[in-house]
Formats: sequence, structure tokens, C-alpha cells
Amino acid sequence: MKKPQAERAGRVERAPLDPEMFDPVCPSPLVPFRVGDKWAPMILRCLQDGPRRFSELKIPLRGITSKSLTQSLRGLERAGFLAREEQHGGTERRVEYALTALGRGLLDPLDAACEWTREHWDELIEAQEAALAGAESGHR
Amino acid sequence: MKKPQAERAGRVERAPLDPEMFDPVCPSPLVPFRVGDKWAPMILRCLQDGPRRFSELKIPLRGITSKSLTQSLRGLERAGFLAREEQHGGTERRVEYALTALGRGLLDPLDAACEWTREHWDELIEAQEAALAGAESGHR
DNA sequence: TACGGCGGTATCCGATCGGAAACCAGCCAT
DNA sequence: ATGGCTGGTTTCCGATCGGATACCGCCGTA
Repeated sequence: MKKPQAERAGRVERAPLDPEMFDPVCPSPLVPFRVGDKWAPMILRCLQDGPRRFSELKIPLRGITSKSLTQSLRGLERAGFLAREEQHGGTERRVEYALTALGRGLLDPLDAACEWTREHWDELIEAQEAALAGAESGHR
Repeated sequence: MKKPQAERAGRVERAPLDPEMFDPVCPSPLVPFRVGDKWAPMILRCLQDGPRRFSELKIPLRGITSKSLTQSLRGLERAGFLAREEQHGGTERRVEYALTALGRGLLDPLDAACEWTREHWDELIEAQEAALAGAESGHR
């Protein structure tokens, strides 16, 4: 029987990340606001309920390569939005990434941006299509 | 009291854009939020008080090349955030770019993001420096 | 001993970004 | 007719982004 290491480390058990928390059909690139690089906003979201491990983050960020994840994490770390915490004391290798106070604060305007996008989703799609149609018949 | 003379065209005399409205020392790239490409947020800001001409926009966007400005404008147009209005009736060539309703709405979350950045400016700088210093002595 | 999981690096590559510079047509005033 | 202004386009180029792939040491388990 496998014993959860979380207990040994006195760690609180949190729900695992939903592998489908990011809809591949309407991914964040369509959100007109961006924070950092391609993956950064999603990483921030993943960390909002507490620290997560490298391999834990890879799950909802479907298809991300180790390199890209490392890069994004380092970038967010350099900006001071998250902290890398390496546990040496434990029995096995464990590295966790946690939002700093600054990073947590970043979630507010990020939420606002996402909310705006949700509210104007139809308009966004419609405007894009109209502009595309206009480009075909209009000034071309 | 001075009277605007261009009102027959429905055009109101507005203050010209401040050539230094974007501080080259703390430019928007330091803002962790972005809208579209490098120049897009600044262009949106330039248009918030009404339509502007191509050459008018070039002034505060110091050093922007024609190509980059055209690119950014086309991108924002494709997204439905602004509209290109070419005046054929007039005597001289005149092209104006104006925010759409959607684009104007975009200013709200953009303001929120800028406001957040202003509020946390010191922390942002400090966190960056701390992370940089930590990288030198820390996990290396 | 071998194997698998973890948390990465190193290298290569094609795509994209964005600036520099040259060029252009139409209109205007001199 | 000549030069200047407007609103671009085109070409070239170096830098950066981001994915694919291969590889790595460390640890725990079988």
C-alpha cells in the first residue's frame, strides 16, 4: 500500500489540478490580455490554490515541454511573481512553486481581464469575423 | 472663448498628442499585462480621446517605423478594436483611426492593469532585484 | 541490478517579431 | 517642375520564441 507523502511532510492535501481546466478549444491566446509569455497566465491560475510541483503543473498545461515550463517558471520567478522551493529535508526529490504576495496580487487584474473577455466574448468573435469579411470585400 | 473651426466635418478640435506621453524610461514593456503586440496598448491610449491620423500617432510612439505602426493598426483592426476611416471627399489625403465600441471597452481592464502596475511599482522593481540577486548567490 | 519517476539541460530547428532602409503614388504649394 | 507631406509597401536581416528530441543525475522500489 502506498502511503501519501503529503502526510509525512505535514502537507495539506489539496485537490489535484483538473487536467482539463484549460479548454483547448478556447485557449488563453484568444484573451486579448497577456501576462508574460504564452504559458504564464495559466501557470498563475494553477498556483492560485497553493504550491504545486513541476510534474503537477505539466498535467493541465497539456503538451507543454519541460523546457517551456522551466522557461516560464524561471521568467515568473525572475519577475518576483512566484518562488521556487526545493525540499532537501524529505526523502525524495520535491520542488514546489508557490505564488509570492506580489504574484497573488497579480491574480486580481488577471481575473478582471478574463472576466471582461467572458463578457465580451460574442462581440469579440463577431468583430473578428466582421473585420475579416470586410477585408475581403473592402480595401483590398 | 475660442471656437473650433472644423466642426462642419463633425470634427472636434482636440489637443494634439503629447510627444512625451510615453516615458522612455519606464515604457509599457515593464507592465506585466499586454494587449496584442508591442505597440497596441499605446495605440489604444492614443485613441482614447478620439480618432487620430497615421502621422499623428507616430509622434508619441517615438521611433516607431511605418511598417510597425501599419502592422499594429491592421492587427487591432482585424481584432475589431479600431476602425480605419479613409476620407475621400476632402481635398487632401486623410486617414483616421478610431476606436470601436469594443475597443473603447477594452480601455477599462487596460486601465485596471495599468493602475495595478502603478500601485505595485516599487514591489515590482524590488522583487525583480531580489530575484536577480538570489539567482547569483542562490541555486547556481 | 534494473527500472521508473522527478526535475530538469542541451541542442537543433523553423516560425515569428520587429527594426532599418529603400521606395512609392497622390496631392499640394512654390 | 520640383520638392515636401501623407500613408503607406517591400525587402532584408538579426533576435527571439517556442516546440521536438535526446539526454542527465538522483532517488526509491522491485
